[in-house]
Amino acid sequence: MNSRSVRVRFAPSPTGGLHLGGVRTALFNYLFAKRYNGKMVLRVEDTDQTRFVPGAEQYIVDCLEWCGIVTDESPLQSGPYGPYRQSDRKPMYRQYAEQLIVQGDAYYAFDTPEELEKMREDLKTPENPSPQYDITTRMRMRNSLSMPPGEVDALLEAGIPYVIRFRMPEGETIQFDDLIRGSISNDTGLLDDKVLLKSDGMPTYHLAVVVDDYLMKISHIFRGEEWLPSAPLHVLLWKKLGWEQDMPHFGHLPLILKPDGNGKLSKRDGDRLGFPVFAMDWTDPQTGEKTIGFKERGFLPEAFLNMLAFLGWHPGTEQEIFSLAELEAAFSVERISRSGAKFDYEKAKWFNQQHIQRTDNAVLAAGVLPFLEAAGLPVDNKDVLVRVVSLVKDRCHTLADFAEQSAFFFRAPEQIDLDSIRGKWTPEKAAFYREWSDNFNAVGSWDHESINASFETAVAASGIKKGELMLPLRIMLVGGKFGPNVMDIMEIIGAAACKERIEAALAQL
RNA sequence: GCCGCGUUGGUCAAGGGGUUAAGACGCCUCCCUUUCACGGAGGAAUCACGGGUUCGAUUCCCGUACGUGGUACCA
Repeated sequence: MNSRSVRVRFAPSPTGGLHLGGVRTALFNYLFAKRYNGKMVLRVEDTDQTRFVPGAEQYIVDCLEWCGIVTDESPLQSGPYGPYRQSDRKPMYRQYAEQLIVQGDAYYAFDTPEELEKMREDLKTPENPSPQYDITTRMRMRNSLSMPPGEVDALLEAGIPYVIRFRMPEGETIQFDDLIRGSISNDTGLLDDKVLLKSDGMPTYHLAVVVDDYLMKISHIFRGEEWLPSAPLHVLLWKKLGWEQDMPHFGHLPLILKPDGNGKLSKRDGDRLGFPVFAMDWTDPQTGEKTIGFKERGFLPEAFLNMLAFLGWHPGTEQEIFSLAELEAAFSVERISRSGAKFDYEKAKWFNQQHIQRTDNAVLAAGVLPFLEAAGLPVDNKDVLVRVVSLVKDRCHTLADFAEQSAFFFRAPEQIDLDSIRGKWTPEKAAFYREWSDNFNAVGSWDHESINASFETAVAASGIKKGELMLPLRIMLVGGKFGPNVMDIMEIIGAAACKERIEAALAQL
């Protein structure tokens, strides 16, 4: 690792919802920058104009903000190396492609999409199902390597569309040291002549990523393993462009796989298995299709990040629950693993549950409120909400769980599990509840202690076992066999509501 | 097909030439709780296979298998 200052980037393509794998890539870059006092830049890779999706860029920014991943430079916070959107940098790329042509490391190619398809079709064999545009085929194609110079000039002058392709050398071995995987080497004879500049004048990812990383002085590149096969091309580009001494260190992150079967985790898997894949809700502007996000499912940002950090990284200690600040302090590239990890939604919920338990009740209440409102629960008192949150948080894995777990605090249960009461029901019990609730006004200050004392006294007088009376009481108040301490519930919902619910239940028994 | 990368319980994983091969999620049992959870205590469950190297391989090397990524004018 050289001594220049650390600059990393997260370079998503704004084509839709932000996948959790993307967030993890952003997180690892961010953590690395924090660890080495570096800068984190967000660069939008929108070189494919056919895949432009309105709103996707802002959505990415919003997701990072929700997560708590802070960028130092981005399209919205310009810095010394802007612009930070590749479409805005379009004029910057061509000169480098042309430099390569002059050097003999790239060439013009005039083949139409149809011609390319025909070549691939014609050359396809069982042994070689995907023929490449490479050293073995380029001389039979229409390019400045295969055609006489005069003809090339004529086409150029006539304004015939063309692309610029990299001229992959033969017989070389490209080797580089990956921060995560160690030495990686490839034989150039097997690599193809990738398009560098498209016919619309836009660079492809390959050209843009190298030019931008150079111009933006990026020192370390952490990206998904799907980029490993094209890393040799990038290394070659750094060399041919004369920037080898400034080449960043590469670190290819393991893939996040689907929980069942095999393959990269996709949005489809989430839809199919019922869990979110995107960081936040995403609505496709074309189809109007909405995809749920972790945020809206009730995840705490730090829990989300904590869970993501453990998908491919391990601190080497027993500690599993980390705040963002703790991750920043503990993160180390050496502990990133090489193998892909299957995403486990159950474990994700466990991380969330652990963070919920550690979150201050008032803070939690603020986060929970939107979920209760969405469930139509009338919450009119913040203090009561904080109290309720403290009582039910134990059993919540997501913020959304609070709605179900605390609904009875805010309104009478719609369904009462009468069957669980009827089994041992007696007229004596009915009389007990009727009499006790009629005397609620004698309880005095309506709090846990007083209510309990009143209950104990009444139970003793009735001669019925306490256990026989506690469960039905709970069911009458909350609707079922769940929830926190009954006396706490009674205190919060108030004497009047308790009496009403008991009477309503009695009427049905 | 070819090329790259990978392979410790169902999942995430620690470890690393000699260990009873950590821990967590999930699952099961029990305890706690006059409910449900939380929590606690236990339990079942793992080094892909074949060759080497070695006194000794889960660990090192080589193969094989399997998985996965790439093989686009997508990123």
